Amino acid sequence: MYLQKADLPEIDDDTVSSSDRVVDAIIRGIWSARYVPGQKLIEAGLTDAVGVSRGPVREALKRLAAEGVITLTRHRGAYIRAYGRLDADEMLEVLEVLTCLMARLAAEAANRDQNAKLMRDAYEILDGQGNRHGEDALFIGQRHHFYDTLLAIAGNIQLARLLPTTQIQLLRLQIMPYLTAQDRQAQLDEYAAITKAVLAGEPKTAESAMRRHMRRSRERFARAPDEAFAALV
Amino acid sequence: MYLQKADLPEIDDDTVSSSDRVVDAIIRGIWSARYVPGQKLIEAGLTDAVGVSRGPVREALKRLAAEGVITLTRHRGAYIRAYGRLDADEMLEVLEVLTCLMARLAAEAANRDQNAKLMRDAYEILDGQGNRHGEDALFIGQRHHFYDTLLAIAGNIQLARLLPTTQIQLLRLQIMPYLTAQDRQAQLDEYAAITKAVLAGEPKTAESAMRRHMRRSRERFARAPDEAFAALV
DNA sequence: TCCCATTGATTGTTAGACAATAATGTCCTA
DNA sequence: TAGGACATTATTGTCTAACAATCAATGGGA
Repeated sequence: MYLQKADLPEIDDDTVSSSDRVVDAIIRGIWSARYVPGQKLIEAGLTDAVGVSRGPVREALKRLAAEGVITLTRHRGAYIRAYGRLDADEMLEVLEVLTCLMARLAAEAANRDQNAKLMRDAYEILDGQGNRHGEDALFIGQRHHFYDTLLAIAGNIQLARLLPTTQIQLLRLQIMPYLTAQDRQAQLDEYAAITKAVLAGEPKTAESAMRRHMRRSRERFARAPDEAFAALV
Repeated sequence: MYLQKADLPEIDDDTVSSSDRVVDAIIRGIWSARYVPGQKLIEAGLTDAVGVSRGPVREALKRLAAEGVITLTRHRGAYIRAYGRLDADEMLEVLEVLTCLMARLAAEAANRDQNAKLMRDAYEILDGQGNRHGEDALFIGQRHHFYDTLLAIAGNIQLARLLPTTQIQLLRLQIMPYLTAQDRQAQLDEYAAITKAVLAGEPKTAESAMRRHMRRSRERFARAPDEAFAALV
């Protein structure tokens, strides 16, 4: 059984700064669905939870805000980022080109080293879990692993830096409750197509499979009800 | 005469936090070429320069590190980011897909409102300045305005958030001194092609003009000598 | 010349304090 | 009872001062 990001870390207390530990705690909270979009983060609560003083906490919040994971408003505090309809659609438009690049690069490198095996493993875990309903948190963790594997195979470090994986996670979380069983099955089929093309070492096919996946995702977002999105924005 | 980013701000002291002012000071330092890639930033120096305490300075550094503008190493401090050869190439590979999206969206929206005029103005300023040698800082400021205009016309806020314009600036700065007169002229021609396609409202053409520009840029980077890049990385 | 210890500079973190602002609750009035 | 003005509280933004941990540089000593 694959370990969820939420369970993993156990970071070296010595080689990691206090603010890193705060960042980690928040990210882990998101992955474990303990934090949901729109939720407020209070400095005092974080100092207690992580056991550090306000300095590192505030540094961590600034960093997460820069990464787009939380929104900071002066004198009003930090909130887990919640996307409006337009935000989400624009985000997916940008993510499309980035993930297509990822798929293309991954397909180009799929035959090197252990890459094929990594890819197969990541997909099988995702597929095995995807059919069971209810375990949203687990499914999301495994999808993340699938993406991480693609990124690792693609081998472009700067792409890994720029691709906002946690923001993707937050986006997905927002419409997760409104997906039908068909939607879920369609997603799995799309992942299967991407996997197949990457394993076949066909960059063009992988790219268009990914593009189709992202386009379909946009349609699924468009069909989601208003409750799924933040007001105003 | 177009105002450079370096000269602009004059931010409201009341509506902006102290750490924002620090961020601004550093960004402005980069745009005005007072800071160069690899240069060290010392907390004490920033507290003096901006007139705030260490707290906001450290928050600003964390934020800039998250944006990829500086590199932070534990106990070793903050440095203006310097790209190695591989870093730069990978970065350009990612930037290619993002800027191509930008060009495509801009071309789709070029006929709305004042967009055509904005685009023409931005290009003319760039073209008028580009031929004079020597004024690197000025040229770079105007290229930035060109990109900003494209982004504004494209109208995708999330793309504007994700496109790392200051990082692009730092990249360009590194090879600027090693470009030949032909290189510069070629760049200007490429910008002209992009502008023309955007103004014509031809998304496909704009995208491929941008792609050609980024590919050529990668070649120019590849030809730059080792001194242009950070060692090791 | 090379290695190593001491010194100085810089960073990482804490604690406590206070002003500024936003959120909340209370009371009074219409 | 609803609404608005006010006071109260919670939270954020910032500063100062302090200290440990670590790195960089200096200067011997072998």
